[in-house]
Amino acid sequence: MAAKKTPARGEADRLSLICKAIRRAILERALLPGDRLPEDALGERFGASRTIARYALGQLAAEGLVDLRRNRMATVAAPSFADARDIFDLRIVLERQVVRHLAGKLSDREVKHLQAIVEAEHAARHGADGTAIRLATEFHVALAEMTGKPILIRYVTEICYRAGLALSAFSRPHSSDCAVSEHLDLIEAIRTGPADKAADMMEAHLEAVASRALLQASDARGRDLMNILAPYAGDPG
Amino acid sequence: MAAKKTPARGEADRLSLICKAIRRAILERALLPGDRLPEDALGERFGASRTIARYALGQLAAEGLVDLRRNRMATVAAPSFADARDIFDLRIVLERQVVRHLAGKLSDREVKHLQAIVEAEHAARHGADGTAIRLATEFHVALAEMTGKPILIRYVTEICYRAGLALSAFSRPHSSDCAVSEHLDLIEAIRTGPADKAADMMEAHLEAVASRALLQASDARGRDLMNILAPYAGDPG
DNA sequence: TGCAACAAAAGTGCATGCACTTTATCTGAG
DNA sequence: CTCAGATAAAGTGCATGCACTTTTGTTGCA
Repeated sequence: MAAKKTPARGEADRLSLICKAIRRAILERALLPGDRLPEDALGERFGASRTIARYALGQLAAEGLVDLRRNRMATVAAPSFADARDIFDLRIVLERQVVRHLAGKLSDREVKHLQAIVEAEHAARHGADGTAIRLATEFHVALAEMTGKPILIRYVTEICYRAGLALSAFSRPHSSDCAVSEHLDLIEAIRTGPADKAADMMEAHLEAVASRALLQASDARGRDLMNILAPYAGDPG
Repeated sequence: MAAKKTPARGEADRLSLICKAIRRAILERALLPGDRLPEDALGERFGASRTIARYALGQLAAEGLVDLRRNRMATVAAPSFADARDIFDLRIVLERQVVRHLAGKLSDREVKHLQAIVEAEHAARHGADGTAIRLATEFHVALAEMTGKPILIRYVTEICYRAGLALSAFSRPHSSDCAVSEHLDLIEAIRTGPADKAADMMEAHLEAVASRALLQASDARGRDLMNILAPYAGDPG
């Protein structure tokens, strides 16, 4: 029988299936800030009941990817401009920490793995889908995972997804936010360089990413205004 | 009638009520790592069904305060020694960031507020309940809130609770982990000092807290063992 | 006494139902 | 045509029920 009562050992349950799918869709900008996420549509799409979908949305809300308001449909979170800036500030201190742990300690295998990701990034560079963006995030998450510190990994992963969402809110469509060459330089700096220098380079990289997206957005106020006003529309209280 | 169909504007719903209660109980060490959290008992205690209790446990698990394993009863999370160390490492970089934002920028009102908390801490110093511990955490959370940065506040608050849980796992009963005088010095350093000096002081403070609890635990391996074994023991008291 | 195997009890996993709220659609007056 | 109000449709909030799993006793046997 295909249908088992309890998921097998490695088998993904529908709960994490929903979470993963939405996270990825957000990262790849298939889902945009403000997009609606009705519970039953979600559940039906994944062969689960509303109960599961609702629970998944709760988890995603805890990660800051989804907005939940009582009696209202869940939506993809719409970070404000200030939120975006704060997310990147936080991301910088967390990823500096990652780099400090890793500097001068990467194994050959790890270097290879990172280079392979950047390679793939380069290959996906000119596709219209979100693959390049996803791979860029994968690079940063892979770095975090190499620290072997579960708590650090978890927070970096989360902030990377939130940063991806923030970029989705403020950078132009189809712009690939991370420059491939910067990632290559980063690998080299972490492999060879002193910790502080590598950390500075990570900070510069992330600051560049933030600037490219956020500065251009602060020019075009219209975008920001839309975002600020969205939650208030139709609710005088 | 007293019973409304929908909670009034400011009224706390039972979901966040459960979350708050458990968070606080963990912080005050009324709940210890490994303690069981059956859904129906929880729900009944707060006049809600299992659905709500289950959802609350999911939220707390996302915050790292609760362990969830399929088909098993939820338990208060039992961080390993390595987890505890990682949590404090992360807490240090986050709270350094808080202090950097705040240094030289505290209003008189804010200084007063912080001093009042430390005052209360001092008063609760010799009580056997967890009030002193809770107030110590409140001090750190209050600092974070003064940055006005929602994302930073959220992460600092979460890491503070996780740190409280880690201390609960590894420090002796009734030890108040934060020295009151250190908090007073911290206020002064943030009020007057240059950002880096204040940040260093925060780091030293947190490192001291971690050391007091974690070093004594790494000496006495038995303590760690107790914690590992706790979930398997029946409830002796 | 020690310890399997088994049976009852307690607990989780999840869908479904119903009351209530929000959102969308329709209607008619200005 | 526009827009307020009414009404239908869609969606959420939450309890409950039932199948399944884990845990806890309990009994039988060495």
